[in-house]
Amino acid sequence: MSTIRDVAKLAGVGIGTVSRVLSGKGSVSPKTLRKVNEAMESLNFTPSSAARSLVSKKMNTIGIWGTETSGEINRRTLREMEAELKEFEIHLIFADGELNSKGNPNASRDSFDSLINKGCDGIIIWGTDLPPLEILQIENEFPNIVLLNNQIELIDDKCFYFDHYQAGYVCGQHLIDKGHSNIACITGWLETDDGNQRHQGFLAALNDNNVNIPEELIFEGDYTYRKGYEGALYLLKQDKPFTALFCGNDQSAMSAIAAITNKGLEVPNDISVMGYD
Amino acid sequence: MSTIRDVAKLAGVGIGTVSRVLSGKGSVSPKTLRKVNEAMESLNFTPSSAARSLVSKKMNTIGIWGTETSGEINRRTLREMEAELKEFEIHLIFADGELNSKGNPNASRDSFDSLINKGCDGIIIWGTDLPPLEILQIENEFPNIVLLNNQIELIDDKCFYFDHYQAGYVCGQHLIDKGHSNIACITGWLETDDGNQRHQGFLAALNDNNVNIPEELIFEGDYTYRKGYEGALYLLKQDKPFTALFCGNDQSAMSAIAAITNKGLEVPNDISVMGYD
DNA sequence: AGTATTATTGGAACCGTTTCCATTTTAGGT
DNA sequence: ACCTAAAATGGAAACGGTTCCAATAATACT
Repeated sequence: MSTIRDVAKLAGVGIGTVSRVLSGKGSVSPKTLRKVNEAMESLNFTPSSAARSLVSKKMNTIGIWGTETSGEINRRTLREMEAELKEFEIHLIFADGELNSKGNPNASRDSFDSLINKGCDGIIIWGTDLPPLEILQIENEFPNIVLLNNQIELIDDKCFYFDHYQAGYVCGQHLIDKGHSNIACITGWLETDDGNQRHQGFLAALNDNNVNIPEELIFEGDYTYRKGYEGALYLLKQDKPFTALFCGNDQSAMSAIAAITNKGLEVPNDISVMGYD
Repeated sequence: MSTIRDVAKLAGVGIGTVSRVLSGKGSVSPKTLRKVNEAMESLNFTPSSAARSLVSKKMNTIGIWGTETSGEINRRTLREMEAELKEFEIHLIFADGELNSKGNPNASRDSFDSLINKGCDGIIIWGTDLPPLEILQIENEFPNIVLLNNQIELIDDKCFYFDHYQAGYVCGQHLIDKGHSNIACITGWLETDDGNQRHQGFLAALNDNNVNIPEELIFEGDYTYRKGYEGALYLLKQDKPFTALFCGNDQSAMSAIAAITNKGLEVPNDISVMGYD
């Protein structure tokens, strides 16, 4: 592998000049530029990223910690990250908390630390696998972190997550805007934060529009197909007609549609169904 | 961030000694060892991986190029790689050929080169997205590559792939060993190499055991559920009884079982079904 | 005690860049 | 042709480790 000095020698210039050509900063005469480029070409020169990192104190690397890196949707998110970072010549390095976890209680922390030791310029913590307290502790000694799909009040400016409350609100508002006033609902899994938030947002929209939703038309689901199906049957059995149904996620919306259809009703002619996820 | 010199000064030793402690190579007296460790501890010292890479000429990084990094199975493979490499403190860096491909015909090669420029010690090319000729060309100037799920004769020693022929053979042998002599078959997608190979292997096993399989009991599938179902119905309709059915992949095996069951037969009592994937 | 080994130690040199400044060239103005 | 401002250039120093060797300390042996 050739170095910047080899290039300089071949081109008959100083190393500073080669560096200037490399970075594009500082002035270089056209003639010199050509000579240096030719030399780099013929030597097949590639600058050492290690040497660059050493002096620039930047690794051009971002770590991703988390167990949620599989799955089609997440994979698409990853792709977008890669594409965005590509422009800055920054690469992603993965560490997976689940690895080697057998018998090692600190496995997740260890794999996280491996990213720090590697010298990552920043680290994305994806998901809620790390206890909040541990994250705060980490953030204290290594501030360059960002949370994805996770929310911790104290470092909210470093958290990126879906605003499920707002989403629920928008869904409710949309159904009302479409003219519905008798609306039913199969909630998401209310024991989870996000399930609860989207439900609260939905209710808030109804409330702000003075639309009433009777207890009987609220069915507590849990994100599963099964509960979606059961829920729709339950709602249809109540003595309260409704023209729209909001479901806490897509799975329950799909099975709700199946249930409604099986009962001989048409979607969306008889009942409009909305799912959010 | 503190350096090895800071540690040396605080511990009252030379930098060589600190380096020796760090690497565990060379002799260090117990007393000195303790002093140095304390100094490292109190300074929160972490060796710079950039500096290490510069002198060792190793980045401790392996690149993965390919578009097949999603999907549950592939993700599991990735996990295993990570786990294995963790022991050597080697990390994985991803580059995705599909990125930014709009309008840029060299996108895949560019993303590959970005791994080389990054200084990866080696690169795994996953899948068949890169033309063989291009791979050979790459291998010529950057020999540290390995192909996964891809086979190129000229560099077979760097290729890791399933031996579908052997797999098909083993499947056939197994059915025969279990006492079957009337065997039917729903092939995989014969237009693909691997589909063809597993079929040939299967036939070879029958042939080597002098087991005959009539034309009518070979149904050409294409890996889909649909063809598996159709195929099973077709085979059952023939006037050739069989006690075992080999399917070119799992999907067609599953739907074949469904078809057989729907026809009132029992699996495996009436017919044994085997799938490979 | 005196000498030969072996263990331990310090630090210069080096890895391949970037940064910075002193120096040399070139261009511009009269 | 001469002087000045601007452009172009070369290379020492620094980044933070590892390697290697000479020097010193400790131990063993006669």
